Amino acid sequence: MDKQTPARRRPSMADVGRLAHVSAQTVSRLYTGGTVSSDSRRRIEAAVKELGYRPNKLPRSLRGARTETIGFLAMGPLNYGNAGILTGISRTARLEDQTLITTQFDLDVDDPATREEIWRALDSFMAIRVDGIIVATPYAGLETVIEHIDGAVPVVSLSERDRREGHSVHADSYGAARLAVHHLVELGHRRILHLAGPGNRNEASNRVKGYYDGLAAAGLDPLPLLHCQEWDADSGAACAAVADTSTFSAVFAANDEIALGFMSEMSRRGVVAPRDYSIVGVDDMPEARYFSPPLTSAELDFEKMGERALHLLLDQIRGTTTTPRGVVTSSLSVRASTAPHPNGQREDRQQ
Amino acid sequence: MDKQTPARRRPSMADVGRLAHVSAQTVSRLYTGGTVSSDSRRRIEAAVKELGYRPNKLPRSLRGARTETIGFLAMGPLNYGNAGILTGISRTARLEDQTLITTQFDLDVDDPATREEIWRALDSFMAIRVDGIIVATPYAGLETVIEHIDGAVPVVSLSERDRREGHSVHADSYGAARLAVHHLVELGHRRILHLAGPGNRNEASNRVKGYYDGLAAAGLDPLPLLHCQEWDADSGAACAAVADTSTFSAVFAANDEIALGFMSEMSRRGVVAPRDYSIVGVDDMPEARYFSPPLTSAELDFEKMGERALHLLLDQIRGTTTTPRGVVTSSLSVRASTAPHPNGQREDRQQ
DNA sequence: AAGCTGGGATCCGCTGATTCG
DNA sequence: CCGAATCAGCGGATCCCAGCT
Repeated sequence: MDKQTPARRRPSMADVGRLAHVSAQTVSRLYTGGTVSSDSRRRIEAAVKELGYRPNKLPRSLRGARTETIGFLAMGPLNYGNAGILTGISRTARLEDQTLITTQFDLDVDDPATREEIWRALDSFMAIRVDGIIVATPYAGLETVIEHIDGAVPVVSLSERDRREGHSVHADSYGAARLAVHHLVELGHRRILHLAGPGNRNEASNRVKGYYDGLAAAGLDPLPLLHCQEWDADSGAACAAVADTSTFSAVFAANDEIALGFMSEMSRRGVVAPRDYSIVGVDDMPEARYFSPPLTSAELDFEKMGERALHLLLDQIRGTTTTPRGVVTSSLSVRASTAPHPNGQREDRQQ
Repeated sequence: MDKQTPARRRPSMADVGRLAHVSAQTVSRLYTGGTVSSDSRRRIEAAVKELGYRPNKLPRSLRGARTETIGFLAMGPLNYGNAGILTGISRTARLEDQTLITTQFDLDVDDPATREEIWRALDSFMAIRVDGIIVATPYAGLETVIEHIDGAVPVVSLSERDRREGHSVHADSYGAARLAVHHLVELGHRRILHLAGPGNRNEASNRVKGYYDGLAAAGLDPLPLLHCQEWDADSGAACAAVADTSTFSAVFAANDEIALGFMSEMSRRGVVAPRDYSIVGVDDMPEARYFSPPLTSAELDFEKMGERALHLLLDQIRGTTTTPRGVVTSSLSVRASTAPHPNGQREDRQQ
């Protein structure tokens, strides 16, 4: 008895040709759009069906300049933002007939070993000859890492780190922060607290900058920042545990998750929005309207970011310029978590 | 002036060999672990660095039986569950040195065109000769679609659809439902409402079954199901809008998102947990503890599911049997959304 | 003679250019 | 001039043999 031939060789074009009494090249012509007599065509199609033949893209990739494959590297948890980006990239890749290679990992950004992991991932991308790479990571040494492969293959970055124009897509964190703060100021709030995102990322520091500038524009002073370890609800709750409720009447949270944790822990302490304070988040995730209270939030369109990123990458690969560049802008959804300040203008004179 | 050589040919082993005054085969030996004199080795490494040479996996894949590449097809939104699965697969793929090809789309499961899209995606997987495929989709015709490629390449399914043993990984939806219902019964609840997940998916119907069996085991009658369109908070809120509060004292929601939407809409109606009713969810997503009130939930470990799925697939590919099969079990996290029934045993005689 | 190392030939599956009827 | 066939080459891996010590 033979061994169980678990993987018998897959049929090739030559096999199809043999069965159809034509050469392999005639079969190839059928797929690449050359001229093939209807007679051969019929025989070939029958042979394909009989053998269960499936075209193999590998040789084409080996031969040609392009592989029609792009790599996506994401760091950090696959949370709402990253998931949205991936969805946008994935949809666009499908529409553009690109194969998408994904690597996602959740390592400590500050661990030196992380650099090696990123390296390995990028090497793996190069080893299968991706046409381009999209990276979404707040890893601090990202630029040096990217520079090593840049030039060899186009790279588009999705972090808000400064890169030269045309190679980066990001949300308008700064604008979102300005929107959020402006909204609170309009409601009469004067003492606005900011729950800042993880410190070593531009996404966080741009929101901090928006917070500062927004307050300055209204002639207000900032309060000391409360820093979050992560973008998650746990971090928001940790902030709430240490927040001094006598110092603020409104809160600008770096994202919705943080706002969720904050509100939860505060109400455990008996302090509830919007009665005792107002709060705004960023992201406007679908769940935000179901928080308690429903959360006012500055929307960020992550799927569009992913879509833009891939289009931008394809532009570089193809040498075209069709993608609108720059930043994905934000808008504000006002809900019940924000209310006018009860004491109106007088508050700033209280202290 | 020449054209702008946007993609000048990447260096090959032959180029490296030429520069290092050795043959390409000697370079190959360096990478595949053959014996190479330390002198040649040094020259080769210098040449590699100078040319920026990177190994190309494509020829190896072309020639060999394996490509060390696996495809992952996910349907539906990249929500908590799917994201967890992808994270698990991604991490495991990295550890096992597998390249991961991802396709994710969010199409109408009942649209006939969806079938074509799935086909295209699978064809694309086959075209680059993946060694195996993992599918996570509630698409009803999945089996017929899979069967077409099954045999050509191993497939592991992550839906709770019935497949022959060893080709499927899933969470214990039924067990989770039993846990949830049992908990409510223990608290003295007799009239327990179920917010069922989308109807055409086994993940949902297994929870319905667990609901029925759990009630039967306690000698209780089920209430009419409230059906959700999706696994999201919007659907939960829609249920809350039509729920008759006089008919139940407790709610078992098919997942946490649905529970969130339900609780939000109910409190808008002035009915709040746990004062007016108790509620349990499924998934135990990290946010659940920050819901208002914190949500009691039956945990599902999606990352482990992804990990198991890939190991199972690799077992099939390699012909080994090292992965523990079967189901990923559940456990219950009890929080403030559930409380003893105020009237104790007497409730079932009220009507 | 045994143990190294290096090089040539052939192949993987497909495609573009060239040749042949 | 059109349809079909031949050939070479993409970039490595592998087998085999030729030098060299």
